[in-house]
Amino acid sequence: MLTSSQQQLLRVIGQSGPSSRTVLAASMGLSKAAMSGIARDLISLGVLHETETVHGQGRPSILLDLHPEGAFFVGISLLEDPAPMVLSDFNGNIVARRAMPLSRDPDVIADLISEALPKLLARRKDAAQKLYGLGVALSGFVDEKQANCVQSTLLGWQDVPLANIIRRKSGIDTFIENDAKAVAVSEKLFGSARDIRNFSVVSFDDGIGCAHFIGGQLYRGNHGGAGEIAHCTIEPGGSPCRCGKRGCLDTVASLKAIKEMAKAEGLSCRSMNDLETEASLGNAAAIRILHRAGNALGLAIAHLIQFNDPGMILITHVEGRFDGLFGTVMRQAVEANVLPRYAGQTPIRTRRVDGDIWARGAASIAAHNFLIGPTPN
Amino acid sequence: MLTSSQQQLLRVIGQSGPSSRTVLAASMGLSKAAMSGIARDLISLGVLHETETVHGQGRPSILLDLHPEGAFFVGISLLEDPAPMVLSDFNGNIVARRAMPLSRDPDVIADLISEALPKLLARRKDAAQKLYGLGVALSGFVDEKQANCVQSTLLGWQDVPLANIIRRKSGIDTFIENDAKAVAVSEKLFGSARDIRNFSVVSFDDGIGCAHFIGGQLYRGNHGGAGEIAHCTIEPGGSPCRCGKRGCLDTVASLKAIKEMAKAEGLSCRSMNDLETEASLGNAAAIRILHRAGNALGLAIAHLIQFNDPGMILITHVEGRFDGLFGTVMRQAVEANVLPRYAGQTPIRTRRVDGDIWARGAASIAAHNFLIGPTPN
DNA sequence: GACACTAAGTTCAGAAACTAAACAAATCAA
DNA sequence: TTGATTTGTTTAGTTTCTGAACTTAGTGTC
Repeated sequence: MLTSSQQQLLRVIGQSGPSSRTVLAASMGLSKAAMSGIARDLISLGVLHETETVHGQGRPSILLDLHPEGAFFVGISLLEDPAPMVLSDFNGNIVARRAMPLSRDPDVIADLISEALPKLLARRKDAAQKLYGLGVALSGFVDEKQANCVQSTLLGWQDVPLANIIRRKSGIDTFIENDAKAVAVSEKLFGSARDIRNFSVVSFDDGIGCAHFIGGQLYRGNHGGAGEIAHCTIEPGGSPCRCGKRGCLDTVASLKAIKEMAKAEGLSCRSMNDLETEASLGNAAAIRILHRAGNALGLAIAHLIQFNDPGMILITHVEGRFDGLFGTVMRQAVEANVLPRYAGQTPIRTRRVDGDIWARGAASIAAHNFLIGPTPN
Repeated sequence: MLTSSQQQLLRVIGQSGPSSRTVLAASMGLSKAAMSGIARDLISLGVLHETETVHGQGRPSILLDLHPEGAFFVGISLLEDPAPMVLSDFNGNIVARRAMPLSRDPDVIADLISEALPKLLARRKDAAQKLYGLGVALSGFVDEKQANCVQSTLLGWQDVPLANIIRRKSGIDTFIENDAKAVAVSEKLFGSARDIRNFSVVSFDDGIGCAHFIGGQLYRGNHGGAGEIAHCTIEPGGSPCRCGKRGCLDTVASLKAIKEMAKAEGLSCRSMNDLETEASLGNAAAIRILHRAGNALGLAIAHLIQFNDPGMILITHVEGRFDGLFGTVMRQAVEANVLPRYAGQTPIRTRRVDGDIWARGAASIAAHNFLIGPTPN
């Protein structure tokens, strides 16, 4: 295990990117002497390496960065069948990829992982020695130790100690996490939120997920439920939701809800793309659906801004569309429902991501535990 | 200034109450030897003292606690005229009280404080020597250094470096904070939220304020705006608000709004008490108003729970009432609008507080900076 | 090209903070 | 009275960090 200073250094580099020893020393509140020693140790461990030399006045500075091949992590997504499985390096790059069948039995999952691991690692023999962790992303609630699945409707689980089961069978340090929270961690470590201390990620998909980073750390909430915006009441007295109440954001603005509303209106749209096209051609039903959905998502995001004042909101989506009517209405609804003083002050970025997003997020959970240690909420 | 270990010790005692050296050592992850030394230093500084001896098996343990007279803080509220001014000991008890005229000129405020200080301290000569900080609570936005007032509608300010002005004229370490955030800090340090890491305080008054503690720390938000639930849209398309948009929580559920709605309905109610009495006698207008307001506040709190999953919500009020129709409807609305799985999982406490609440909160801001240091958001 | 100037990074002695282990102290239980 | 038990202190040694001097590798100027 690394010392706390070493972890802190990795975290700072992870957040601010490649930096010189002098800069790092200053930003960690340490002397140059202490920095020198800590960097030396991490370089000889193969975790850090010297990259560019930057010329200014005086002796040039040498930037230190995480060594891409200094540590490897495995990430598995239990959101799809077959379940994607990736091998990620220290920069979040995917260096190998496989899939394994999905099961609902935790022991079977652990066995399948143990079988698949050697094949995943086969091409990268160095990775096997530097494999420092395994992460699993799933739909459901996870406890604060990132070890037990408290509840998962999708998998039909209740209090399943999945991490320990996998750890025992595979021999690798394992952590599990909720899907949206895993994506947020991945954006914090490797994505566009690296240098932002407070932000929220909204994952727009068949369901709507959300997770918060606060003070540079993932905030899980007291029952692991922080960020569950899908079931906030956005249309009081609206349509019934599978959760048991009415008017949840999920019933109006999720991709699944949008598709179902389109079907109910007799539209033959297979994708959001089709629906946007219909709307742009003037189809009233399509326009109505997209308007209602965009408005609902915008209102929820406005609440998020009013309640938490994040530095950024990042919306990730695989097959959504934010450049049409839906996105426009959503942005307008946000601006119309935050304090006028704050309108336009919170950047809202949308990002199209590939299907690896969940497995990549899972891997970043393992990397996060290696880099920073467990989250203390 | 105290070392980080000393600060950590004070913080732990502040959170868990009086404890023995051995227990403290364990909970801070230090050896008994280190603990012994740190405690010795703080006792000789007069900040800690030995209280009870607890007998079990083996040598009895001696509990350490903050010395009530080990440090004193001044708190001033700029929310009322005259402005209340209190002297608080290390346990949050108010040991002296004065008032000073309110001004909108920062320099005048600093002069008034400097003049009033000796009189406040006159009766407690020991306090003058152990006065470690001064806090100011105001309505408006404050920067993350708790030094500058970014904006205050009530005071008509824009970027006023109030803390430094007061510090220069009075010679005392000064910090300013938003009113609701100051109350939250006071509840965390001295009130009913001492041992809760994640909670939100809602202050119900003429306006509605709110502040979050996350991970044991005050979360200020990226622009200092975290917790501004008063202006979240709770009735889309509802009544215009002074902020410029429509349907804000503030227009429906604040004490001021409730009184105004009562007046508009021709009711001669002077207080919430009167209105609740009217409602209990069957007055339809009173019932309608309280229902609407309770429902709105409940929905906002439900959103808060869905978004942030806090461990407690504490509603403070000076002249509100939560034991009648308003409170009942509010609680019902909360339960009806959170995920059924979470219903009843988040304790909602209401607490009637005295008029000292803001000045006490201001003093606790100073105590917080002494105990824990600046908040790093 | 020689020289001063600048800033990065290293070295080393010493300070500060912590640990481990032995020990002294204070009580209970038999 | 004796042993068990647990708290808190002492002491010696380790780890981690700082301060100051120093080396290194450049740039700018004459």
